[in-house]
Amino acid sequence: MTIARSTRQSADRGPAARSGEHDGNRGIRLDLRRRQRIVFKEEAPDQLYRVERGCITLDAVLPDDRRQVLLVLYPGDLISRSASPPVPGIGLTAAVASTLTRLPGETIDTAADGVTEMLRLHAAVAQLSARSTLHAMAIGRLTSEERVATLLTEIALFCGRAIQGSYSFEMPLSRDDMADYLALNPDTLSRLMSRLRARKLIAMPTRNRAIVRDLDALMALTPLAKAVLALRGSVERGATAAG
Amino acid sequence: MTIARSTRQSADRGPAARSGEHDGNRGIRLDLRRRQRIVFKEEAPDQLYRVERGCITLDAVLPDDRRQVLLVLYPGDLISRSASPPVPGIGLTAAVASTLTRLPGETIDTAADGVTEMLRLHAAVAQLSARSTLHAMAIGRLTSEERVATLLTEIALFCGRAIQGSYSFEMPLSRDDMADYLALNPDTLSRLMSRLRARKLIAMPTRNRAIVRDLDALMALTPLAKAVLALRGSVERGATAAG
DNA sequence: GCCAAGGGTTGATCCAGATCAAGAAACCGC
DNA sequence: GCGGTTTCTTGATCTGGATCAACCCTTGGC
Repeated sequence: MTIARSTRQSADRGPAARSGEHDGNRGIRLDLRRRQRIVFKEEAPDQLYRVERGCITLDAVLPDDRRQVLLVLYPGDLISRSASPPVPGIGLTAAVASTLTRLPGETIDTAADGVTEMLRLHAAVAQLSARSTLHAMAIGRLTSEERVATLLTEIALFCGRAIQGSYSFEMPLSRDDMADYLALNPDTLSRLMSRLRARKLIAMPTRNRAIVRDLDALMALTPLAKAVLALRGSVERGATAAG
Repeated sequence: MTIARSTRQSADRGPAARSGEHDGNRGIRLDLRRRQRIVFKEEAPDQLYRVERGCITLDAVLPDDRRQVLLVLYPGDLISRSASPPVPGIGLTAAVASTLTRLPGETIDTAADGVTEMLRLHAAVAQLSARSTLHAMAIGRLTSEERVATLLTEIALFCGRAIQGSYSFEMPLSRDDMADYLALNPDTLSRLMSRLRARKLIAMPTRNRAIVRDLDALMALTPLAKAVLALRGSVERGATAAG
């Protein structure tokens, strides 16, 4: 709901942040602070970005401030402007402090320097398309509770660490981010989270840390759980074998 | 809402239908009757399809019959299982009688036989991803009237023929298809269409023919009109210059 | 430790769109 | 043309989630 403020990228960065630096010929590294944005401009060349660390949302804001998070991107994901809808103000927002690599080459056409590389690229874009349509399914046809369960399943599987049956993770998205992703309003979402907490399916020891206590029960709440799991699997395969 | 019945593909086809025939080395031609489905099966190899004629929906049905049309595909579009979410029962449905080409090669990896071809493929998948996320934006954040206006704009631009200011076209989608695409219920959609008719923005001389009388007014109803127009433009460019 | 600001929660009320139900057109095979 | 079927329309009613508003909790600056 709130428009992400577009903070300048400069000034007092910590010593670890070396944004904008060339990393050999493997692209330019960009360190983003929380809420920092990269806006896709129509006239700019079509750049390809890879998420290295953190969590990035692809989002757009309508003239009247209605915001929709279109995709949540995790480390390893590739995104470009050409794979995003041409709406004004569309771009990437760091949900938490994150690192991106802007891949070399003026345009996508020259970014991939071999057939193998290109296949990997194709697979990544195809997977993103799959996630996007799954997301459309979720916001189009799931009840609010089912949507929340789907997102929590996704985050647990993409960001979580299994510890004795539970999945513990840093919650990368704020309540508003989650609401904007699920096309719910933050108040409704808060109620739903409270309900899941009351039912002991999840716990939140601090504001940014979440534990999924019973992943099976959570997954039983949404008809899309299996699909999320399968997509997660294909990411892992993609990371090793480019397919 | 209604489950598309999966009619067998055989028996009394018209003389023009020569489905399954090899078309040189350019793939296998598939003629689909209205409502005929191609189900993406997990275990099958990842095939690439091109829409040649007609209109195809990518859709999935939840166990309790909630159906969501994830994408509407027009001639020239490319789609594969790997670019679709891995939900059971996902597949392609012919909204009207259509022709598909199943591109040669066991898997996508070998379908593209050159870098140029591959770029074209990449561009097509990227564009589909863009359309999908735009769709998520529409069903996530637009009111029902805005959604209808967006879809009508899209169909007018993708299927319509401009005749003295109006756009006339065969309506490829049934009311139920439209409703499933827009995540609305068919009754609500019918009311909205009646309202647009009453306002003279559109006219429907027969059930399957529609005329957009005032495209500008229609586009003024939705904040995504410009984006749809831009995507349409990129299709046209893609058709001639591969990217 | 205190204060301010940003997030998150929760209750009360409201409304857009869903659901239910009954017809009315359009289309199809004969 | 005619019956049967599918598709579409429209009215009456209902409800899930939005909206509004107040409050509370956490965090961070000093």
